[in-house]
Amino acid sequence: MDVTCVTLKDLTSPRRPQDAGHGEQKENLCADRRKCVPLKPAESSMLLKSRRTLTPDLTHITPIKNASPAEPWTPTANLKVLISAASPDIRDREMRKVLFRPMENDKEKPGSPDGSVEELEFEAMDEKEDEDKKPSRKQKSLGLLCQKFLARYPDNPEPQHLIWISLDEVSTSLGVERRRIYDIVNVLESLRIVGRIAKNSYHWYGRKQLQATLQELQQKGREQGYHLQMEQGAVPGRTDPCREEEEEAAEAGNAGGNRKDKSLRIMSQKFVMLFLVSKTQTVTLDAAAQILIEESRDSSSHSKYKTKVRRLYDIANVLTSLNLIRKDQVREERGRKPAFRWLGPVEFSGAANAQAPPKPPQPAGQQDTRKLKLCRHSSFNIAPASVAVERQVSSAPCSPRCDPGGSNQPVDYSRKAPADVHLSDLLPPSSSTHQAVPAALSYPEPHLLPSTHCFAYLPSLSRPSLVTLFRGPEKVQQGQGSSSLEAGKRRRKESEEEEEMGGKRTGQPGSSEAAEMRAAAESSQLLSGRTSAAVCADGSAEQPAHYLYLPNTAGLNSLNFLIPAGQPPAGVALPPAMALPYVLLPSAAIPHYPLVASDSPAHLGFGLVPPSPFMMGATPFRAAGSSEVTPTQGGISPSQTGANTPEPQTPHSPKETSSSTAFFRTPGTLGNVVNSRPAARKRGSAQRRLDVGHPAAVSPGQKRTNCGTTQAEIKTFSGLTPSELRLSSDSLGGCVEDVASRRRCSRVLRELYTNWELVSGKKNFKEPPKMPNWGGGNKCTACRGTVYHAEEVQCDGKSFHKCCFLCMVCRKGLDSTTLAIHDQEIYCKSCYGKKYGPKGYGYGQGAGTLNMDRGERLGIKPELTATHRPTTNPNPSRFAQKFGGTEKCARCGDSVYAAEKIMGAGKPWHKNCFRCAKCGKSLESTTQTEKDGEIYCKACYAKNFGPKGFGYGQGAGALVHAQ
DNA sequence: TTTTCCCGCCAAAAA
DNA sequence: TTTTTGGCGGGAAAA
Repeated sequence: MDVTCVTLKDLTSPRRPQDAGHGEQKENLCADRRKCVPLKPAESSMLLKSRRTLTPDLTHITPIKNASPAEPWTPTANLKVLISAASPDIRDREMRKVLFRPMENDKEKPGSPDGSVEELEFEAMDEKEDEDKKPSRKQKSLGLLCQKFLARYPDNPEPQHLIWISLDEVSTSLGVERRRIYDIVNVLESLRIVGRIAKNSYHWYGRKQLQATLQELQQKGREQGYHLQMEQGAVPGRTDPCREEEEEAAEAGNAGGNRKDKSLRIMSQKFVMLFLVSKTQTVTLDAAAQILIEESRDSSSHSKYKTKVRRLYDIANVLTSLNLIRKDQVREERGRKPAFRWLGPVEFSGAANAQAPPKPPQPAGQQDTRKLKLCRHSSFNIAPASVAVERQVSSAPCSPRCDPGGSNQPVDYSRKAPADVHLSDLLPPSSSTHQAVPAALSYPEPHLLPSTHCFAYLPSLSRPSLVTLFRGPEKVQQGQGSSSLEAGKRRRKESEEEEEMGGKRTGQPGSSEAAEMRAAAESSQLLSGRTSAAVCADGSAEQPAHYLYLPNTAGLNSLNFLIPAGQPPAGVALPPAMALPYVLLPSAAIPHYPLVASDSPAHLGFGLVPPSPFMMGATPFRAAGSSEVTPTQGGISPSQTGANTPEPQTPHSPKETSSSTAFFRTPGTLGNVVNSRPAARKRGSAQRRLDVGHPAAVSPGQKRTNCGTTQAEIKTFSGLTPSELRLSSDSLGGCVEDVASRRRCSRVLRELYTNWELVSGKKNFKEPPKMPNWGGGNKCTACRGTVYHAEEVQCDGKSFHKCCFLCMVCRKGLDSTTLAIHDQEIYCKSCYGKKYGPKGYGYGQGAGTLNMDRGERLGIKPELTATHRPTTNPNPSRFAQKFGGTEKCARCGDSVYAAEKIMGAGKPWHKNCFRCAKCGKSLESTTQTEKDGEIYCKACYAKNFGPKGFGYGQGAGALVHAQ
């Protein structure tokens, strides 16, 4: 007989010991007394005290899976009784356990064997009590959880008020596993209600982009032919050869095990598409499963079908919470079929425009990009049989670009460029190229001015980094041949799309004329600004619209040129087959291997200065001929990047050394770079996200717009439109062979995006100076040493060495995403939150803590500090009421949501409203004092309400008294 | 019996 | 190597 040794700890601890062992992986935050995470003693006792009150957080309780049968009267049971006798609490619990279990297990046995009145009463009471405590499936459902999640945030947050979501915090506060949160955010992300910014971090965008997203999805759904499939219905096992081919392709894709092919995001978008293109706006799960999952319902794939249907239910739950769909049923000859009916908007003509806020959430380029990205995924290619084969291999890293030919079908460029196409095949061999292109023509006299460039710091990289983004002079291309024409068409199309999307937001319907006018204006502006800027000698070549220089300090192995292959008539006129959206070229390669137009061996060079004068970091970036070369730690000397020295830069770390060979190849190996088979490589989720189209990772301009800046500002800053900055880590990935390098590239680009936000003034980095002080001179605030530009991080008007830019508490390296400032001291968000953050809900760490100081740091006088502008969440749901939706801010009187709530003087406040009533200074829980329901800083309190007299006016004495 | 979907394992991806 | 992410399917509650 098995005898389980039960200790007192076992009985008092809510979690069984065997759970604790393997429970490390589990994130279950349930509060069930029979199975939950280990709690600290204090928490445990609190839980016991409060378990009668069913808080929302406690509703997600994991039930016991295998409830052990009622224990026999064993010595163990005897011991339990003895123990319980010692503790009323334990006794109570054990009593219930003993009494409840038989009742639960013997449901079929009516009545109790004893039948004593007291016991029956107790059982009835206990049953009721247990019903209260044991949540039903509904209470634990993903839909309910999603509603709780949604209730935390306003539907339409203010554009400049970015709401940061920490998955950790959410899962903790909602009391659920993180796994459940992933399901929710994945679906929300697919609709751009949230956007991922980093690991464990999302931004809340709310529904402001929902309309536009749905419109795009509708459009894409039609392009994919979903409406046709919806009309004809998904006939199980139909024998359409095309369909078979597609299924084979899908099978192949699934067999390949690429996660993205099965992503919940993708499926969610496709599911929504079906609703949007359906005439009845009702989609049965069966049809959806067959259309979307591309699995026929035969016996072999039945289990897969079941799995996919489960996923559809997951998605449907979230969509239901969003009030986008509702459960419905469709009657068919074989009976009822589960279905869902669309409740959201369907007609978007003009609606999106009308609804679009005057200050769009995203610049046009983003919309454009997202639009493309929505269709990027191969599995959207369902209807057209012509692309079925492509789809089969579409899990390869691909670019979110549309077919240059203007086809509506999404095109996987990584597939369009055959895997065995070498760049070396597309380009003349090095020697011949070099000979074919006269150096003088290849490298026209540069006239670029520093002021026309824009800079972005990459402060979190291991070395001082500065990325220069600038646009080369454009020149209207005339008669460049077919490839150029085609490319021009492509570019025009992009412009149109960009304009179109921009028009949606600005309320000005996009038109090709407008796009062309704008393009012309841009062009003329550029030409006027840099009239003589590097143009090819014969003037026949148009320059690429922009270049992105990634210095070696950014972690690459040379000055790296990112050249948009999608700028076809430009100087780098790549053959159409060369479909990588960006070609990454080590700078050292340029002098030796200038890219030549495919249709003409003419010197179409880059039309920009040779890389050598464009030193990143502390070295000059002026036009050639400058002798101002200041050797710095981070800069690259001309000799290093010299036009005649194509050797790759020495990597600066062993890790980089190990991977540097696979970094962007040196000229001789460029072909290999392209030859690397991206299809064989799986893409990371972060990389995917850059493609999927969520707002956070698309482009810098978008972020800026989220911060409330305007398109004009973006242009002013960068000289580039967001679409021109359409960069994708996958673009890089297509050129980079090893995973580490790809990740590095992704990081660089993300850094770039992040810094765009920084320089927008929304964070505390100052915009880099137009004329950097290359020779150094600033003093590091931390070590007082001279800071050279290449190693400088500017923060709050002060300079730091990159290596000195550390949290004052934990000494962790800081970057744009982790920085928090307090009284000229810099902290990571975590330490800042711990040290200064208000102790209210949602505080402690994270971006929220930054908000508290923003007004002062930006120089806003307290009196002028705008109080919190009410969020416009019309969500009247019970959940909103239950979870904070109806709490009113004591300052502004508007709803306070959980994510922005802070308690003071017994009232809820918006974080932004939590300010001294007298001086307007932002308060923290430790610095606020209250009087008559109002909150004051200690100084004002002492001044106004404190005792008068010696030692009291202000200062410590006053503080003590006030407290 | 079917529908619904919670739950958590575990592998991939990211850090 | 550790942590995060998320695909997946078992299996049980609910209909």
